[in-house]
Amino acid sequence: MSRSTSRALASCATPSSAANRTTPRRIFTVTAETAAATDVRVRFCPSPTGTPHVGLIRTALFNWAYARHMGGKIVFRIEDTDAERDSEESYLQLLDALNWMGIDYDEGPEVGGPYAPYRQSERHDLHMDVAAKLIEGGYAYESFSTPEEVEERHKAAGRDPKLGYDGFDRDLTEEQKAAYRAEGRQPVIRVRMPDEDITFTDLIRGDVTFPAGSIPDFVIVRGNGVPLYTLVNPVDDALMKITHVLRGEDLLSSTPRQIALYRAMVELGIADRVPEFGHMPMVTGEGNKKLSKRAPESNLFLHRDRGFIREGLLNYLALLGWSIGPDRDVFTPEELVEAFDIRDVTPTSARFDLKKAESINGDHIRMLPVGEFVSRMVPYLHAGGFVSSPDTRELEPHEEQVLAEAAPLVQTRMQLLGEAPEMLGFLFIDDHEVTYDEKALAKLPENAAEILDAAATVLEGLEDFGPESQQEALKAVLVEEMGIKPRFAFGPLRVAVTGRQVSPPLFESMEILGKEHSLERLRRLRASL
RNA sequence: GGCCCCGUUGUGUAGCGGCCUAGCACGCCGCCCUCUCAAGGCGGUAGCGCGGGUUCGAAUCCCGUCGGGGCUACCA
Repeated sequence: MSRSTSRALASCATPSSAANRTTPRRIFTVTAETAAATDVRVRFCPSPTGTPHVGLIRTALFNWAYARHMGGKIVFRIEDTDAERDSEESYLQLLDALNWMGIDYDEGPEVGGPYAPYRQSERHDLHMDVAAKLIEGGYAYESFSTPEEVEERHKAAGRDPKLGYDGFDRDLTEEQKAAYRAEGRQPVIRVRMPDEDITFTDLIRGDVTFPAGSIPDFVIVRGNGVPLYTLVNPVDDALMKITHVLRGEDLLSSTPRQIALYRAMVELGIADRVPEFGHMPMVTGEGNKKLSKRAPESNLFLHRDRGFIREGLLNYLALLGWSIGPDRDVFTPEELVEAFDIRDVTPTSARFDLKKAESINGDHIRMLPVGEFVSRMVPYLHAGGFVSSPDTRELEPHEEQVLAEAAPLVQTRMQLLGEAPEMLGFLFIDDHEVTYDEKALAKLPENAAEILDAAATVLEGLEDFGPESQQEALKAVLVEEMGIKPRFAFGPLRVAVTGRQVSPPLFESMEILGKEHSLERLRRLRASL
């Protein structure tokens, strides 16, 4: 049973405890999970600018998890209303990111749906139609003031010039408007903010109130007739019947404007109701600032390239502001869906911690069935030039064989799939191609040559080249007979065979390589000393 | 400046008035295991921003304060 479910049950069983809560979160839990469960409609609506940011994907993830948990629908909508910054490439990357993360959606540009189109640039007429109705109903008006004029008026009146728009054009007569037009001015359209406090109950933060007068009338359509995010976002949410708006905290302060617009749309019969809002905490980087788009760790694809697997990154991202329970933090995507409730998300911003992310990823790598582990690893080995194909099914038989034997040896030794080439590369190269890590060479004991000679002799005489047999024989001679400590005795062999200080277990590695190749490598390092 | 949000170890969190001399995880340190490195096991390090209340009792409720963050565009 999920935590939130048990909470809801607890609330039902003891209504007094729910009633005593000052915030309505728990009370809401009862209604949401009983009455409106199947009606949930959330959306993920990025603007296609730049490459996918981990914070953005976390937003997508929580929307997805909530929709799937509630048995609702998730809509993918593209907010491409800024021709200056939007790009098709970015759009394609968004699709790639979602697909890779396994975040699927019920309605969207590629799949269609009852409220198509799902690219805002194709919904222009819809938006303008609403804008016209808003003006007609007196909820919005044409505004001719330039920013400079507004600032001048504030200064002249002794007010702070940073106050924002002053409502000057609210009640212009037709004659005045005509006069402005005659001057060649192109009006913007502004929404008339109601003169009352706006309060809403944030699903994550509880009640939030914005005082009357603290938000100026805002622009919804540019002077050139192009509608802005401030209009299209709430309009499309209303038209697409979105019930829960779950987004980043950076949009918290635009919520009162959206609510004002929503209330107008409800009165005009355009919207059914004002949706629920939930503002997720920011993902921060160094210095507690919003994780910059410039910071490398903000780039989802960089993580993928380094060898994060979908399950691992998804798990880590979900941990940014949410937890599955008091004593656990590794879970599958399915377990996330099962347990996730937007009301359990913390309001506190969370720092992106690569170390923890990698650790979680390592846990997920270990959870993979070996075969799966191999097929996820192969593209990285291929990129490193060690195997012939990125596709497991197209591997040479011998490559397949080596991987089948070697994979279990390294599965607990990797946190990122990108470590595969350095970990396993030595198994796919010719003996003469082995290069030695400088530090590994530096650490070789004085008598490395002697050790290598002795080891070669021992191994040469082995009938059974299995790891136990190797170990037994080598130990008898190197450790017991020659009196060398194990770590010094086997170090040189490891360097000879793998070129590195750190590697999969030595004896198993030599077994995979085979006796002849192993011996050749021992002799080769010996010769170079 | 204005408005809003947030404040538990270095980091992410658990905590919903007594179960808290604050749990878990990552990190870091040490030990065990051991052919290296991991994994695994064991142990350690470090925290309720501060000040007032309320209460028999507060990390938990209230007020204030300080600190951090976000927004403040004809970007989204």
